[in-house]
Amino acid sequence: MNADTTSTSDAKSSPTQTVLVAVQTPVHSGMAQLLSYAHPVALAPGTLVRVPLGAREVLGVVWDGELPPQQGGDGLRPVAGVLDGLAPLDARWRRLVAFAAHYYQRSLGELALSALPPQLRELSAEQLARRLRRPPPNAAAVADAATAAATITLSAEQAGATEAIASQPGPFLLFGSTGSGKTEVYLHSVARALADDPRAQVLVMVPEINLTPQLQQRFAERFAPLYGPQAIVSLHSGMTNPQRLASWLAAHSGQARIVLGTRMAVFASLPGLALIVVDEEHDASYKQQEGARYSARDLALWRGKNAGAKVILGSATPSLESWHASDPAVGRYQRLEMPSRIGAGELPRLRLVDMGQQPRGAVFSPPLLGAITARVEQGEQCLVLLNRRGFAPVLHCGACGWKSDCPHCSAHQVFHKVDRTLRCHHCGSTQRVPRACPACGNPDIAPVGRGTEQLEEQLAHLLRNVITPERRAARVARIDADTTKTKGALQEQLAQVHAGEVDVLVGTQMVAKGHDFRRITLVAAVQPDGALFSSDFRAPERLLALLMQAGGRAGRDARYVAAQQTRPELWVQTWHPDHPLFAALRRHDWPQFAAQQLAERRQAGMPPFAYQALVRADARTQEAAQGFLQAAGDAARGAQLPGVDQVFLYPPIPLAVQRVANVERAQMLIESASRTALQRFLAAWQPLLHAERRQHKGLVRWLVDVDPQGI
DNA sequence: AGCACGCCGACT
DNA sequence: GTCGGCGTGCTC
Repeated sequence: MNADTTSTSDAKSSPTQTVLVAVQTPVHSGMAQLLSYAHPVALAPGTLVRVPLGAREVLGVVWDGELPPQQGGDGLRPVAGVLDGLAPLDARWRRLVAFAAHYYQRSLGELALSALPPQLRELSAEQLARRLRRPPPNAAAVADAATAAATITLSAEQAGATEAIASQPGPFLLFGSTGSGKTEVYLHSVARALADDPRAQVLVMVPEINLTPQLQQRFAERFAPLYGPQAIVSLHSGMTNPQRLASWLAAHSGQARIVLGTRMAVFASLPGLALIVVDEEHDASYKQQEGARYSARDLALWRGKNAGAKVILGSATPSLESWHASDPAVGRYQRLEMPSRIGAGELPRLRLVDMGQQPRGAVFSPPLLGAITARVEQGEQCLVLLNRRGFAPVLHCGACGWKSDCPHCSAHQVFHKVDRTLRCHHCGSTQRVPRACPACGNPDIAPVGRGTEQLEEQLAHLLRNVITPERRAARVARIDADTTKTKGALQEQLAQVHAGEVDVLVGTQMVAKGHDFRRITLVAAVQPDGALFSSDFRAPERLLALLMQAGGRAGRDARYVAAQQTRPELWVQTWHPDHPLFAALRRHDWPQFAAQQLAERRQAGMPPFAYQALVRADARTQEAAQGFLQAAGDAARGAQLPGVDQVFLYPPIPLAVQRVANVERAQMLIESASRTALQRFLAAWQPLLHAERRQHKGLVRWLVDVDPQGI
């Protein structure tokens, strides 16, 4: 069982013990500390308990630590119930939670409780006992043992990487181009970790829920024949509460050897953790964007180090943070390179279309349209990317200048033609498309700009006379958040693409990530320019990563490419063909691009050479929001907080989308060359922010975002 | 954040 | 007379 079942020694000598319990106390309650309760015997840290809190009874985790100076004498309320039967959460898990709470400026209880499956909160000790007696449900997909028996031969690069991972401590940055076979390296490293120790467990994370079924299948094929189907579980927010509880219990009990999941899985209880894989480590989805704003990738590194588990970060376009850390001159991570594309064709050739040289107003330039037509006529598939849902981002009245502004946000309502609605993508407010201009009555209101819906419609029209080799009309389909709202819709639509029923697929970046499209040989980004001149300093990095990843969707199947005697292509339509980003894209040269970006960042004192935090305030008015931030900043300077001389507080500014759902939003950037100084400062600032809150009427809430994604 | 208590308007 | 509006205030 568990190693740290300590401190029960004086249980017999004293009639009641004081136990410290972490409960989900809200951030604004001003009672973020551990709470004390009375119990006849001492309880091991990590034990789950039910305790009274005000009028309700909540779930808590027994914690270790110094007892606070006795508050209120013997007036402690008793623990209401102990969820025994469940092994206490081990010290490593508690340290991870405590670190995350401290680093991301949240209460311990909030982090501890949000790291547990929600259903655990509702269960009484008896219900839990019943749940534990029930045999675990068998995994639905039982793999075919025959497929696993086939031994996979690694390429020299894969073998080298696998060997390095096995023999060295890490952490590792596996830098392998799309199609270089990173997954096979993961599988081999997992196999070795599991074979080495019968209690070993591994955690494999992917950025999006959409990618878990594919991963689950791959791992089940390989490992279910060895360890049984119940040894592989998933953990992500798309699961039902009972499913999540079952997976969590399997991980906690050690029965699950492999846990696959999204960012939340980084908090799974894994007593035998030996290896963590973070696939597509550069992906922004690893950063939680509400509640405790943690980076699952960064926590994975911390957890690995703390638990003595190896960590593999994998990417074809690593984050500049990880790239820098794996620079041999820095040497914090070990960089493993796999430049060759195996089992896949050559990398796609870049075709840049200078939109300045094309007929004005056309979404699809004639050369791109010609290329798509040719591919479809040869029976090959195309993928067209546009990062904007709906038909058009705004409706406009030419007569009076009216625009379809959202009444609650400083944003336009997007025109969705399929259901004739105007929808705000920020607050969700929806209304029917007006027949005429609501301001002046002009019946001639027109969509401006384009979204995926419009692309799909236009392409279907443009390709209406194109015939495939099977002598049927070309078919265009669209995949985006609107077409995949219902459960299983994405898998169904992907299956249609795989079955060859679709010739051209239009979609947002959700289709650019990770999916294996065997017959796609042309990928096109029709309008990527927005990110070239964005105010966000990470925008170029993200755009190049997206384009390289998207390009990687083309020609993934070498045999297909060879049989077709074709050459995969990545098309990019741009008004700025001379932008250096495209030169890097043409050469598939991430290292050179990263070096240039890092030089700029170093020069400008930006991450990873500086550390940042953002304080955001939401209020009824912009003045109230900024006023709060200004006052909090002044208070910090006035109080001479520790670390304040090493941090720089920028002036408050409104967010890019200033108002959402009638709430005005402002933020203040905090920057420091020292992570420790920033941490010390933020921790000391917390009580001042709490105090300041009461002074500001109209303030809705404030929050701190450490290591923010975008500014 | 919940969830109480608490003190004033329109319904069975 | 009570049901219920959401304004303050507390939760070991």
